[in-house]
Amino acid sequence: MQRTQFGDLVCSIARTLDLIGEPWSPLILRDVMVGIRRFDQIQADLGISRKVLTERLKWLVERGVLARREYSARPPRHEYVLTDQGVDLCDVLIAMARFGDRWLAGPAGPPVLYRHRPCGHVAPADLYCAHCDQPIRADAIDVLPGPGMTAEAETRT
Amino acid sequence: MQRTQFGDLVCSIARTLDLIGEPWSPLILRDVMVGIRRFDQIQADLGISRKVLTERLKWLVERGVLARREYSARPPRHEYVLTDQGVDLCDVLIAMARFGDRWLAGPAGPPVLYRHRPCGHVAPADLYCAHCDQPIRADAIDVLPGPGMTAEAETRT
DNA sequence: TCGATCAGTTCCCTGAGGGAACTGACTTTA
DNA sequence: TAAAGTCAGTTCCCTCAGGGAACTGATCGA
Repeated sequence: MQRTQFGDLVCSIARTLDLIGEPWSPLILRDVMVGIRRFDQIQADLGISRKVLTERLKWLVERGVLARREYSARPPRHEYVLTDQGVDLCDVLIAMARFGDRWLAGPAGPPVLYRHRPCGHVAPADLYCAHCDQPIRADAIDVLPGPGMTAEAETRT
Repeated sequence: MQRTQFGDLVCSIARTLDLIGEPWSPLILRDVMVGIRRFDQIQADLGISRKVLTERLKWLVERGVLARREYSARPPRHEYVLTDQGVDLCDVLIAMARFGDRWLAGPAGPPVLYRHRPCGHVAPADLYCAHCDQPIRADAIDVLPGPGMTAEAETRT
């Protein structure tokens, strides 16, 4: 398919998509997040082709999102766990779940509930401005060029 | 490529991916969010093939994420704007930008800054638990079956 | 009248994803 | 100790989605 690479776009969203932009990675990450950590478990849960799963896992480990950890030496068995970067990346998944719960769930309600362990409550995770502590809406955000935008890219967005 | 459809998975993340899972949609949404709203503008900004852009825009309009609005009757010209659902979906993009800023930006810093218009400050958007107002980390979340999970799906995640 | 702009549409080609069978190291059961 | 099972991939072929580039058609400005 010769997919265009986004990594060189001067945009943090594009760079994140370069990491988990193809459709299976977020679901693999979700599985690891909820405790499905072994190759065959993930494969069975998602119905993903084994070939693609192999490639995705290797990619996510290379990029530092997941780590391959041995949980049994004999027989040699491995599982995949989230790195610190991977945990942070799950914020994106939580935002997706929030959106899906709100807009795409049927009348029966959300299929999965996420409970915040420290407070023990099932509650949505909302985006808040780290400065004023108010909820953030995308249409109340202005976009400015940042320090990482190089001169040649400044002619673009 | 006969990509697997995720929409019938009992999972809000999968359903959201069904909507914007292929790699271009989030970038198209990003462009619309920051004010790049016309076909040729988006095409030039992203370097996306015109054919794929046509398909994606049609899909996003059908699904209620974008709306096609006439901004000039003669000549007939249209632009794409976010619906309420689209604005909500941008939360996912903001989470992606947050992650990219934190982990994938070079030493120069983030390429784009997002300013919260109500308070006027450039600050990261963080996820907070709507119940206890504390920051949320993915490894401090427990997953429970929700009301929308049907019995036959309960054997899975 | 000529060119430019906008918003697509059509064509062919390439290569990523799906499906299913195969491998190989190790363990458990009979 | 032979047979079957488990885990974690690897290899094969085939199909179809995405890329690239040219084309269309309506309108406008000079």
